[in-house]
Amino acid sequence: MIHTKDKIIEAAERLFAEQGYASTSLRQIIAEAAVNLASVHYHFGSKERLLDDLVHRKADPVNQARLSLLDASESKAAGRPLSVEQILNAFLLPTAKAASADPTFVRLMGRIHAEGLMPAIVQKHFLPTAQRFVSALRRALPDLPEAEFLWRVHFMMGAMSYTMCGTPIFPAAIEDFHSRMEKLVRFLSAGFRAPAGNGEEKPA
Amino acid sequence: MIHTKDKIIEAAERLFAEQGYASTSLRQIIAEAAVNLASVHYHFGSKERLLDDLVHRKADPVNQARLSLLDASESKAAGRPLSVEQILNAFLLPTAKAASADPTFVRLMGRIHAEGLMPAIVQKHFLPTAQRFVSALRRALPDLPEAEFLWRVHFMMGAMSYTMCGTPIFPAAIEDFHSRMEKLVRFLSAGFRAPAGNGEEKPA
DNA sequence: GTCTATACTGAGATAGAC
DNA sequence: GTCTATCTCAGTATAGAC
Repeated sequence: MIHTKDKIIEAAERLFAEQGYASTSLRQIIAEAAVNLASVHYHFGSKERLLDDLVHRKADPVNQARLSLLDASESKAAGRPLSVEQILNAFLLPTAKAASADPTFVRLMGRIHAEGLMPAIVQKHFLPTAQRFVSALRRALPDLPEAEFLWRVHFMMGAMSYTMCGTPIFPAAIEDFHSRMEKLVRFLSAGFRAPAGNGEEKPA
Repeated sequence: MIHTKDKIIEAAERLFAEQGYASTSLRQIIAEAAVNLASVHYHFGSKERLLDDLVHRKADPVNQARLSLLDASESKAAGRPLSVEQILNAFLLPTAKAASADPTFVRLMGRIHAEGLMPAIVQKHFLPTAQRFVSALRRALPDLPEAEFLWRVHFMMGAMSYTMCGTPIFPAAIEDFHSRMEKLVRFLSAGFRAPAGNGEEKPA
């Protein structure tokens, strides 16, 4: 038998990914893990910190892989701006890789974004990485007016988080995660390269 | 002084839109509305049915406007398929209109989608309308392989719901909702028209 | 028909014994 | 480190006043 802490983490990850954070009670988790209720608070402090710990363990390595890929692409480009596709691939390929190794994990990540209001966790674990990618995208799209660019980043984040959740309302083909990410890259890079509107700022 | 039911609805709409459904307690709502706790269950039956009633009152007229615009475009086209832009505009212009008349409403709609698991409400109030628009999009994009098409619809729904929530993580220009919707249409229609991948089915 | 008072169950959190 | 007991607050249900 393994440590109490690990049993809690294991049960929590599965239940959070399946049912969402809010809908999962600590009492459900401790029943699955066969541990005592108070042990959750002893090891993690609170339900929210349990989620934070989970995200820390699972998302940080993926974010590291994302940044490594981006670094590699950038040093290969030797100062020239990357293509939108290269940047999006650097972000999404580690996601696909993690998803095939551990399918529950990506659903959990999607839920964390989609379920909305845990801004603290999102900021803490995703913002630093996200900012590097946004900067790279900005360099790849120098002619896009700023407001247009920022909203497109926003649209992208919506599409990504929704997609990672994994359960489409319309029954789409259940296929390997990798080709889903490829579809997403095609869709998003075309969106980013769309001509800007002429309303507010004009492209250079 | 107005009816208890209206006071509850008013308070609930604002609080749900601001804090989300799960994070808003009935006791908060009744405090704001200055009514008794049990009156919520007398008039609505449960917290979930209160939300359902709210969505019914607010979203159904918008969905009607969406379908009217789509109908108008389709009869003007006289059998020819609509453009992706026309279809997306028919969906998003009523959203923008509703948003300028009642800013809290659209945030609530965004939350309902984003906050994830209230599939019953989403199905009941959005699926019928959504299906008409998906069919129209399918006719506008006859050459897109089915899997590619369905996932692009999925990406679109993610971008839309995320956008309606209204609070971007990256500080984007706060501007009128209408030009935000125009940006979204440009982004999404370019995404829909991106070349498909060559992996699975070939375009006609 | 409406509204109030109150009680019930289950959630997260905490204190203290072991 | 772990467990029991308990606290507060959530959503819900009902009995009864007007």
